[in-house]
Amino acid sequence: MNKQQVKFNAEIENYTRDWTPEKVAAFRSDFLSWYDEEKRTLPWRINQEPYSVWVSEIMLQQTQVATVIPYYERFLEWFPTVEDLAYAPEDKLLKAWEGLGYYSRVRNMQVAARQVVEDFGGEFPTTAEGLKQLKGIGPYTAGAIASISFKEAAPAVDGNVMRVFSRLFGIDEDIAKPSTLKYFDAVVRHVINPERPGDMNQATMDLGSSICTPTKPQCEECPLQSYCLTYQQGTQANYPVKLKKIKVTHKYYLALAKENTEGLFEMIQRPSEGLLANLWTFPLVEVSESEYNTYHNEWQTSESDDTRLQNESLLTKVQAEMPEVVWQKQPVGEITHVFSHLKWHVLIVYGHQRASVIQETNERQLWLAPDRFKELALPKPQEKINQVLKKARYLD
DNA sequence: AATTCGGGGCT
DNA sequence: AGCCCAGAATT
Repeated sequence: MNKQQVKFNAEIENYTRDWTPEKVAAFRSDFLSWYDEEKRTLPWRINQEPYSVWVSEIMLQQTQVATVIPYYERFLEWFPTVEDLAYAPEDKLLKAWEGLGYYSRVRNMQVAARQVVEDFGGEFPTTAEGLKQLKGIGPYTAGAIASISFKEAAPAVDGNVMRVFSRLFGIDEDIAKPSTLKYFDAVVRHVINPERPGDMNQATMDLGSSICTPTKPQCEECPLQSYCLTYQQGTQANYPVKLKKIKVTHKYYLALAKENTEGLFEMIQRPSEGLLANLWTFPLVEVSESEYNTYHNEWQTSESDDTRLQNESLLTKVQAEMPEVVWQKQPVGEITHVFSHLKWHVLIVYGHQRASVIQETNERQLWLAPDRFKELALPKPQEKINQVLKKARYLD
């Protein structure tokens, strides 16, 4: 055993020292009684089938309960069994996930569904270790499914659980660091109820969402008040400790709303890897920040001065690159969209194709009437662009 | 260990 | 305008 392990063991021992078997038993009893009384009725709590539990847990990654519910209901209608999911066409998968974000989740789910059908005889592995072999299932999701569906006393540590347990035990490790997970794993293992592990894990979720909230925790109503170290010290507001802060990069685009003589718009399917993989948008031309600002300023200036309607710089750019399109002289509008680590700024430019042009087409390109946009999986920024165009009556 | 993956809801 | 959320894969 090396130095770090000794230190780790000592810290866990320090956290759990006064958690005697009697205290652990009382904690379990109080916590589960509260859960039995107060638990939320959620669609994925109707049964403990691994397939539906799995679907809910993947959807709930980084996504809030209220957002997930309608997606969950529809997903189980479209893909009632793991076999249905395993061989569904990808456009249907993406449509089912449209607007949920983190689209690789649903692609990974299909990979995992095929693993279940082809490698595991149609049955999910029944342990956390086994479940982790499936694509998209990591430590958290494996623990959640194993505990809920198969009654394994496995921790399921997410941001919620780290918040609750950091306050309960005064764990002041930085939860932004991946290595911190092991502290919570060890402490949860010390108190989890082997008879109702799934309920223990879900009780922690419910407590974290209703009482032990990020700001202003409702400690006066908390069933675990008498067990909570930081409540007794009055320091619960300092937990959890999170140090790292994310930086946002800005990206600038022109979105080309290109309409042909038949009233169809050009749609492009994004690359199969990376951000918004395989979703559909208008053609996007990335421009530099300064270039974008030039177009933007010229647009705003001309709007306040209607004697000058030409946006010379923008017109020069797009007209030169795409002479087969008659570009409107000013942008129709602008949208912005914030992702977790970047922000898009998008100027929307409208143009109609000259009648004589022969349209080139390829695999990842479509010409589509506006009333059929809904057949494609569109990311949020494209939805916003559509709203702007609709409001300006370009999609009638 | 750090970065890359969406989007909504809250204060 | 930040911060948070029932995280995992990739580099």
